[in-house]
Amino acid sequence: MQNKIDTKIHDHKLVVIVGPTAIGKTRVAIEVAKALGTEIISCDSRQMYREMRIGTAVPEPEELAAVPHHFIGNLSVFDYYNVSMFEQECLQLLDKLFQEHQTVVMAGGSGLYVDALCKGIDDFPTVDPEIRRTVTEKFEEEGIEYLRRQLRMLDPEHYAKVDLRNHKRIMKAIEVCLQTGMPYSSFLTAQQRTRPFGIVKILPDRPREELFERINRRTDIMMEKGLLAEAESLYPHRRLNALNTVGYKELFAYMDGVHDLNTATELIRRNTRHYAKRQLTWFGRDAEMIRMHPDKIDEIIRTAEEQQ
RNA sequence: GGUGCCAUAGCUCAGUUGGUAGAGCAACGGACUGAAAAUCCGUGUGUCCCUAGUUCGAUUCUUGGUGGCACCA
Repeated sequence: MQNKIDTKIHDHKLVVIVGPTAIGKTRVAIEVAKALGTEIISCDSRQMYREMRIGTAVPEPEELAAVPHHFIGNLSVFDYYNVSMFEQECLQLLDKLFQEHQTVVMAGGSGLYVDALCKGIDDFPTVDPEIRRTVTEKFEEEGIEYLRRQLRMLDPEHYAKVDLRNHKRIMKAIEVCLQTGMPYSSFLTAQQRTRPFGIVKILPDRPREELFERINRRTDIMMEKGLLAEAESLYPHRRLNALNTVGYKELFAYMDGVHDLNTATELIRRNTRHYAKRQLTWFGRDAEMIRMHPDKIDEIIRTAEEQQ
C-alpha cells in the first residue's frame, strides 16, 4: 500500500515568488496576481518600514494600486519585529485571504521569512528588551569569549552545534536561556510544519551578469529618486537595526566623512551584489524551487496555475 | 629621434641576494531557527610583456624587441 498522505491536494494555494534582489520579482508577482485575480503578501524584511521606500525599492504607487499588497510600509523603523511575528501574522492574514481567493501570491527576498511561513519555525517566548540590552552590553565590553563561556554553561548542547564565531547566533541562544531558564536547544525541534494549503515555489532567475547590470542600474535610479535625502532624514536613527541596510549604511558613512559620494554609491552596488549572492545561496538549496526566467511571464503564470 | 623609468592576479602594487610568487581591494563558494538587506566562514583565480642568451635552473641577471609614462630635442 502506498502512503498517500503527502500527496493530498489542498483547496488553497500559495504561490511563492522569491529570488535575489533586483531580479525582477515585483513585476512578475504583480502580473501573476493580476492573472489570478488575487493579492500579494510581501516577504521582505525591509520594505515593511514605511520610512524606507526608495532604498528598499518598494513597488511604485501604480503597482501598489494595481494589486493589493500586504506587509509593505506597515512598520516604523522604531518598531521591534521578528520572523516569528511575521509567521503568525502571515498565517492569520492567509486565513482571511483564502476566504476570498483560491490562490494568494507571496513575493520577496527574505529567505528566513519565506521558510518560516512555508516550513514553520520553532516557538519560544520573545526575549525581554532588557535582557537583550544586557547581553549586548556584555558582548561589547568583554567580547565573544564571554558569550562562549556563557553559552557553554547555559546550553552545552547548543554550544556544541552553534557557529562559535558568529556572535549573533550565540547571543540569541543566551538571551532565550536567560529569558526562559531553559536551554535554547530545548526549544528546537527541527520539525517541519505542515500547512493547510499547497505551496508552489517559483525562483525567477537570470544570468549573473544580467542581474548585476540590473543592480547597477537600479542603484543609479535610487540615487536619482533621492535616496540621499531619504537617508539624510533617517541619519539620526542610523543605529536602529532597520537602518543596518544596504543603501543606507553606505550613505551614513558618506555623511560621516568616511568616503565620498561616488565611493558610497559604488559600495551600495557591491554590497547589493553580495546580498544577492547570499540570497542565491539560500534559495538555491531549496529543492522545491522551480527556476524560471522572469521575462517569461506567461510560462510563470501557467506554472502558478497548474502546479500543485 | 635621444635619454631615463616602468611592465607580476580583474585593479593598485609588493617580492624573489636566480629554485616558477603574495598583500589589499575586487571576484568566487558556503552557512543560516525571533535584529536576516543582518551575522558568520572559506577560496588565489597568474604564459611574472615577448625574444634570444648566461645558468643545472631565469619572473629575477644580460641582449634585442613591444607597449606605457616622464624629460630632452
